[in-house]
Amino acid sequence: MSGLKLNREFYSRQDVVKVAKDLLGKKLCSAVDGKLTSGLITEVEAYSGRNDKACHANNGKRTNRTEVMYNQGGTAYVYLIYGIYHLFNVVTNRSDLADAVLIRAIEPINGVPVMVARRKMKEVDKRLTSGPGVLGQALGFDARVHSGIDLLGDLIWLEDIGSRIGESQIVETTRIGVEYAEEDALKPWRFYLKDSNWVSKY
DNA sequence: AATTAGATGTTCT
DNA sequence: GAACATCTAATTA
Repeated sequence: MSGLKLNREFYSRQDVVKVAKDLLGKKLCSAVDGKLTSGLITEVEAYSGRNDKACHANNGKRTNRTEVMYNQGGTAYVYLIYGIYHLFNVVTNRSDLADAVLIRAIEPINGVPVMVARRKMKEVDKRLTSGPGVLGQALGFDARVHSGIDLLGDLIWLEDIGSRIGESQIVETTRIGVEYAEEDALKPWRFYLKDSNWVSKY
């Protein structure tokens, strides 16, 4: 059950919310350290570079960290949060429009023993990959190494494995941890699969 | 069961 | 210094 790698056109579309919803049910793959690990995307959040105070690159803000968000769609944006966790995002839209989708949770597919070892867990339970911080740990992501790499390459990529997600399976709600964003914190830009056991707890 | 403290790089005040 | 797109272990009740 090998999938088709998502192409530039998929990532380059202008509506980041639409891309975020389309990413549900796709397969996220990592070959970091020569070990294949992957999972089905079950939870995402959209961030827009314009008129969204929750976005690191809102209204053209540029720092060393956010620079890669201005790349073309299909680039990885990985950053360190709380000095500990590496969060993985997919950059969307065309160059200079800094939109991105945060991948918050996956359902494990390949390389489960590797992920368990990276997470320093003894056995599998939903804490393996349910949550943006633990997901980055399970797949071996590192902000200094992986931020800015091309998702059409062979280190980190996404595939369509043919699963079709209907609107009725998607729950739409507010994003987590963005209270500081005032009115933009109310945007219903978090999406997850209603029937999945692998979404972040809240 | 619910709340809190602690881990700590980057960015902003 | 403080806050931050978080998570875990310890503490409280």
